[in-house]
Amino acid sequence: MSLSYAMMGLLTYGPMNGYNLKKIFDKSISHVWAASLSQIYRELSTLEKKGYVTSIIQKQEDGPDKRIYSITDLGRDAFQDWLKNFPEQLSFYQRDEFMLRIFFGSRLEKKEIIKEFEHFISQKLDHLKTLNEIEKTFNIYSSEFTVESAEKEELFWHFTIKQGKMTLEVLIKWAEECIKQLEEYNSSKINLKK
Amino acid sequence: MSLSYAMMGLLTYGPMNGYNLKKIFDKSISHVWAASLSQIYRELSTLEKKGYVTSIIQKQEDGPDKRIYSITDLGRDAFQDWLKNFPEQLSFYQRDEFMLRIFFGSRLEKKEIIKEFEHFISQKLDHLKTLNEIEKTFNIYSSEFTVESAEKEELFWHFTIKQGKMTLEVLIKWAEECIKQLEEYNSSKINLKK
DNA sequence: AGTATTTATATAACATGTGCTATATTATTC
DNA sequence: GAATAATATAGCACATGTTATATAAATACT
Repeated sequence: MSLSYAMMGLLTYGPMNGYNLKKIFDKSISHVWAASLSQIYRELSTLEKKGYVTSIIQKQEDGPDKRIYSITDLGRDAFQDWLKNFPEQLSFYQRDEFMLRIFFGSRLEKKEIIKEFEHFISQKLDHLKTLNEIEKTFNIYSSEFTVESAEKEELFWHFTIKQGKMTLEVLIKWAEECIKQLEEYNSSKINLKK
Repeated sequence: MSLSYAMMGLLTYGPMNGYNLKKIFDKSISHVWAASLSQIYRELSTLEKKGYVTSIIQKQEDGPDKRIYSITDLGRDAFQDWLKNFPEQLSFYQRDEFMLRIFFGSRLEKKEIIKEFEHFISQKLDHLKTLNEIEKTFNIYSSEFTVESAEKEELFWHFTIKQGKMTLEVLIKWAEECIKQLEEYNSSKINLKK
């Protein structure tokens, strides 16, 4: 599945232990593919069993031992294969709890619903901030890693951030329009009926 | 989980068998919460065990028997409870395979990547069409069902469609911008380096 | 007319991905 | 001395995907 390729993709930048991989995840592709720590550890041992990564234990004086994972040639090939073979039908799980609640929004009082839209907006604004922070760290990473062409690499990273930002912005705009419509609907309703 | 509430929500419009529920799903909330047929059947029996729905077998001359499900008062309450209790932290699974591939897009040839962006755009255009078709059927459903206030109900349905449309439109715009940037990047690159 | 495919309808079994939680060790910080 | 960060592993539950199976009517194909 995709998680393993996300992980192998990151391991192409260099060897890492699970804990660090999780941190890189959060600072890079978490807005595109999220992963929990336990998921990462679990998947790393699966990948090792498959021969896509190998690991060595690194003793440490300060703190517990680290298990450092490196991608193998087999893993590199598997990753590249995955990347080359774009599926015709991109799987997209349409599962959005907020939208489901909005679908049945007429069963709640207008005040309640408006509050939820506002809540939604504030969460999206928070998310926007997070994306901006992630974006700031990109240049650090691209200079840290030994990347053939850091500039090109960064271009694509920015594409994903841009997608996140544009989507969030349009969602905020949508929610604001919904609120406006709800307020208008309410008052016209009062005039027309009761 | 949310699937059960989506199903119960639809069952508040009237009794239905699993097969028909799936069809309604596809014509209403599938763009918000997708469900497969087997998932629906499975969940219906779970809901029955919990006492949220009841079922009767309806014999048929033309075709196999139907099992018609109705929501119980208990189910109605559970649904309303769920709806009222908006979670502070809206769970959002950020898992988008396309974006993941784009993140590692520098590992592919520019031609390949541009093709994929175009592929992406055409899929989003298809999806837009689907949303438009779903939207057209809304007035049919709201008149078919015995809904206290069909007009208000429809307002929220349109909100969800609007969200889908606005998101799709911005994604198309984003992809177009990416293609443009890639083409520009390529030519400037050629001028500067080789 | 006879066969094959599709639609309508329902159930069950197995696998997989993920979430959540508990556990354990060591170093640092409060 | 308690809490948190760094580091790793394991187990259970659950949601979903996939596939197989079954029956009956309708439609399409040969």
